Amino acid sequence: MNLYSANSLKVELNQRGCRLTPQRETILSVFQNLRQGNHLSAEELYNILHNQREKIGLSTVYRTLHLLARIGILRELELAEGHKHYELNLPDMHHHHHHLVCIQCHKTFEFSDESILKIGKKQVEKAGVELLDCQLTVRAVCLEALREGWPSMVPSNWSCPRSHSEMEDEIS
Amino acid sequence: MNLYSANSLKVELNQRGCRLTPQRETILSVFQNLRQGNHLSAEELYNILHNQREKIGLSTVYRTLHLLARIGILRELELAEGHKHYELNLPDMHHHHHHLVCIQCHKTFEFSDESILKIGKKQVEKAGVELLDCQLTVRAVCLEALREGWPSMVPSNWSCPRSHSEMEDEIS
DNA sequence: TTGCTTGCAAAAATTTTGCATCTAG
DNA sequence: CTAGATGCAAAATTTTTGCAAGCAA
Repeated sequence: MNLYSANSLKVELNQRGCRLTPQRETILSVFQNLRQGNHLSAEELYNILHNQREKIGLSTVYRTLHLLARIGILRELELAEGHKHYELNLPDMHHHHHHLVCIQCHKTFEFSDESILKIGKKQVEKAGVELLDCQLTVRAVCLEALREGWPSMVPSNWSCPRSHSEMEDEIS
Repeated sequence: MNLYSANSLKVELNQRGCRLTPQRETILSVFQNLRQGNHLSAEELYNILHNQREKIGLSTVYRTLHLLARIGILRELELAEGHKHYELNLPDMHHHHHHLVCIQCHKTFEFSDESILKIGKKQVEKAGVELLDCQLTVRAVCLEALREGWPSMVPSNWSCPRSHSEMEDEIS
C-alpha cells in the first residue's frame, strides 16, 4: 500500500525546488495509513498529528495539504461540509473512485465507475488542458432522513442517530 | 427560460412551511436572468443585488442560497475557489451539465454527458437514497499555465492574462 | 395574529499571511 | 551558506447566529 515512499516524495518535491521536511513526510504517512475510504480535513489531520505527539503547526498543515494537492499526491474533496477534505490521489483505474454524500447527515459512500475517468479524459483532451483530478459527487438524502420526513420535518442540524462515529484518530 | 415562476416558487416554499418573500423572489430572478454557464458566490450575488439597488442583507443571501439549494432549485458548485458557487438546478437531461476547472486560474468550461447522470442514478438507487444533484468536476491545468511552466515556474497567484473579465454584474 | 423572515452586528469557523527562526540540500 | 520551510500569532475570508422588528399567510 506504500504508494509514495519518502524517497519518491523527495524526488517529486526536489524537482519543483521544494524540500522534503519531516513534517511533510509525517503528513504523507498519515494519509498512507488512513484506511481506504477515509479522508481528512485540515483540522482533523492536525488533531491526529497532535494525538501522535507530532508538533506540527496548523499553518504547516494547510500549506502541506495545498502543496501535496497541487503536486497531485492528494485529492481535494468538496463534500459540502463547510471545509475541504483530502485523500490520497490514486489515479489508476483500480483505485479511482467517487463519492455519494447525504447532504443531511454527511454520511458518504464510495463507488467506482471506469467510464467517468474516461469522460474526464475526453473533456480534458478537447479543452487542451492537463488532467489533475476527476471526481463525480452525487448529493442525495439518506433513507434515515427521508424516514424522518425530510425535508419539511427534519431540522437542518439533524443527523442519523448512528452516524456519530467519526474520525479524529481513525488510523487503521 | 422562466423555469420557476414566482408562483411555483411560492408553492414549493409553502409546502414546506416556508414563505415567499420579496427577497427570495428577487434572488431567484437573478439566477433566472444569469446567462447560461454562469454561477454566483454569495458575495457576488450580494453585490449584484446592491448594484440593482435591492436592499438585502448578506445573511439573507446566505440563508436563501441554502434554502433554495436544499429545496433543489439551486445547485451548489464546489470549484475550489475558496467559496461555494450556485446556479439554477436543471436536472433534465437537456440542461444538466458538468464543470472542468483550471486550478490555477479558475477558468471553467461546461460540458454535458448524459451517461453521468445515469451513473449517479444507478448509485443512488443502489444506496437507497434520493438523488439531489450529480456533478462531475474535472480539475485540470490550462494551456496558458502549462506554457508558463506550471507548476514549478508558476507562482500560486498567477492567472491567465486575459481571464480577468469576470462577474460582479454580469447579467445578460 | 402567529410564526417565519429579515437586517444588523457580533461571533464563529476556516484559511491565509508576516516575520523571526530554523534547516534541507 | 542560502533559499525554502516552520511556528506562532495576528489578520483575512467566509459563513453562521442572536435578537428585535417586520411581514406573509
